[in-house]
Amino acid sequence: MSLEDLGGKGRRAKTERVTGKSGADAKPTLKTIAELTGLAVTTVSRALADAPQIALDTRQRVRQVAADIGYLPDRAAQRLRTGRTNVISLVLDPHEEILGYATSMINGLTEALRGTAYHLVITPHFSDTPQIEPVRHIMRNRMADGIVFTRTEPMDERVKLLMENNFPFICHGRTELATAHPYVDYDNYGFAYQAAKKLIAAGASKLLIILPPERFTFAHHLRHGFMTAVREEGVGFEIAKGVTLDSKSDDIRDYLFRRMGEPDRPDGYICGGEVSALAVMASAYDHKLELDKDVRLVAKQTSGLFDQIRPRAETIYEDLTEAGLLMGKLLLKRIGGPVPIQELQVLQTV
Amino acid sequence: MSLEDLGGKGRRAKTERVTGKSGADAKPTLKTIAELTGLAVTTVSRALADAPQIALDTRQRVRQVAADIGYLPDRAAQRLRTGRTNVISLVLDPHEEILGYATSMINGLTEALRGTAYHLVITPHFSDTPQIEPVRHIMRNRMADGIVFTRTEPMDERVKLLMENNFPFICHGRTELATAHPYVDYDNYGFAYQAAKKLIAAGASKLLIILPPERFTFAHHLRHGFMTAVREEGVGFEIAKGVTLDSKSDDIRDYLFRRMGEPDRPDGYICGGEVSALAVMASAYDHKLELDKDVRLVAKQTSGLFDQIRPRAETIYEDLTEAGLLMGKLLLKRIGGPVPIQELQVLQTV
DNA sequence: AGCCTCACCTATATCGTTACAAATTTTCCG
DNA sequence: CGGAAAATTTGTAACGATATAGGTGAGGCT
Repeated sequence: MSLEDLGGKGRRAKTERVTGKSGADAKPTLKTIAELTGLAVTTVSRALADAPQIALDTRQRVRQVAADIGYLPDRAAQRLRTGRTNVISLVLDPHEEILGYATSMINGLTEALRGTAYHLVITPHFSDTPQIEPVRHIMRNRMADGIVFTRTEPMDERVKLLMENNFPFICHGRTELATAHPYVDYDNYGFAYQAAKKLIAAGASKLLIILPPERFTFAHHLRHGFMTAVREEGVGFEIAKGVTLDSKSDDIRDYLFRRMGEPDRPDGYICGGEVSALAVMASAYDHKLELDKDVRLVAKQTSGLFDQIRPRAETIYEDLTEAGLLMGKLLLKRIGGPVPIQELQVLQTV
Repeated sequence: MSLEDLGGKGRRAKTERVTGKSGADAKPTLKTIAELTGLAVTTVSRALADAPQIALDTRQRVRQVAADIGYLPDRAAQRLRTGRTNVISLVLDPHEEILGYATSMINGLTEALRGTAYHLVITPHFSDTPQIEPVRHIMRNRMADGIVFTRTEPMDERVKLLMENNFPFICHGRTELATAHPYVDYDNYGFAYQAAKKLIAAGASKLLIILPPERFTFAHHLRHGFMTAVREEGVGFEIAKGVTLDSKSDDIRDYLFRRMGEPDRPDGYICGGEVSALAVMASAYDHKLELDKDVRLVAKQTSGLFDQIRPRAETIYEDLTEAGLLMGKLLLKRIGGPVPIQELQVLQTV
């Protein structure tokens, strides 16, 4: 019994394709509807597209029949004919997949795509190929009608390429390119600024911030917000050296543990990510330093995680699901036709 | 400047389609190669498919030209003609997307699909529609060549439907159906059993386990492993009432906080998920109970998260990335043709 | 030479849809 | 009622790939 085989080639199980009369169970096509209504295939197509040239009652009749037999247009045929793919590609950077960063966005994106004809395809970008490759590939081979990607760089090649080719896209993060382009971003400047102010207000006198890798635009935003705050307040500060938010969590913790063991240890920590915030807490714990007394922490929260973490850390929330939802909506709008650029730019406030 | 509009309809920017001679930048098709080599389109197609009827040097020549001009087959055309979609659908239950459960699997799946012609499409299943709907839809409308889904139930309808229709799929979790079917599962029995044994060995005398919702098969496995261990050891035990691993994390914590405040509070906790494990730790903390002394905890770990959590909790690892990778590989194998069922069943050991 | 086989290549039809141009019917008006 | 205009509907040809059946020529055999 357990030796039975699964499957077989037998695609399209030999339905009687003798006459045009397709079996009741065969997949309904426009032709099926045409036969049922006595109309031409073209007419059916136009009727379903709600073309004004088709008489209203014809349209309704066709619509009814289509609904009755459960007609759904064949995506491959539509795609072949129109060039539209009905696909949105999310290009995922493996680094950002830690702790649900990607998941939140995917949730938002699927919510935006809900009820539309669009599908979400995950296109990973493997670290051994240049960042721009998947984007170029999707664009050149029309694998999707629109692209979503994240973690922009100041002179982001992907943005350049897509803008030059007028290809619909949206990215999470801004650039410093001369050309305006669509984006959804979080106010990381504001985050770092407010985080620093909070720490200082709570009594911290030497702040440390862990930044993302320098190549990302949001690293600059974070630094800038941080620097502005510490300069305004005239407190000591430093920027983590040798580790970034992308570093392995153990490396971050080791770094922090070392740094917290030194006499001039910072007493206020700003983390742009949840993993690094946990590393701060772990290091403090391992040094028997008390949170909110010996060391203070402000973390960026992107999930419900920190509600369960003790001792409670101060956090500032970034809503990535909302970001995903926005990106999806804006991208669909853009795909639908020309849109003034400022309607495609959203900055989520702190 | 900021008023410039983006985009426009202009799909297929009016390339000179006057002669058959397609412009150098136009998308190469089989026809392009046919013209370049002086062969017929059919021959080119067969040559690229490495058909033995085509002379070896012709095949090589075609291959060379194809590579030179960067030919890639049009997926829509292939799909229309062959019925094959080159798509794998991952049906995502929103509940499981907490804390990277989905992300890990997606990582594994994309790794399995790497280098193949397959794309990964995320198909969310919204909670207001029956669980089986997306699966039925994908199958009936041939939206994918194979389906991946998770969190099976003992009499899982999806499994039944797909098996009856001989449609390639793989699921994360087993069922109690009479028919053998493909799956990748984790030994949750073993997990709960070992977790209980560990707690007892460490001195716990009253164990509490938080289970997933009853309808999932793995809830039964966990309970069974748990019950076997506590009966073997003859210790007190209870199963969390009113909350499951799917409950809101705050609800889990509230429940645990209440329970820990009662005189007969359990002193050993087993959590099948990271969120609930954090809730245990938070509740203990809020009651000023010391971990590994007043209360003990064994959690299932599916990410690097717990390496950063203090105090260190005991965990047992479940590798979801590996599960995703396995599922991808098995599904591809199954799509390729008949495979003995036992080659499509994997149980990840504790 | 006549016929056959083998190795290789090609023509045609088709998947389901839609753009385009053309044909048909209906409506309207003098 | 004739005829033009408007309102509908229809036929044909693609989109790019592949399955199927058919064709061509070189060489061997009698």
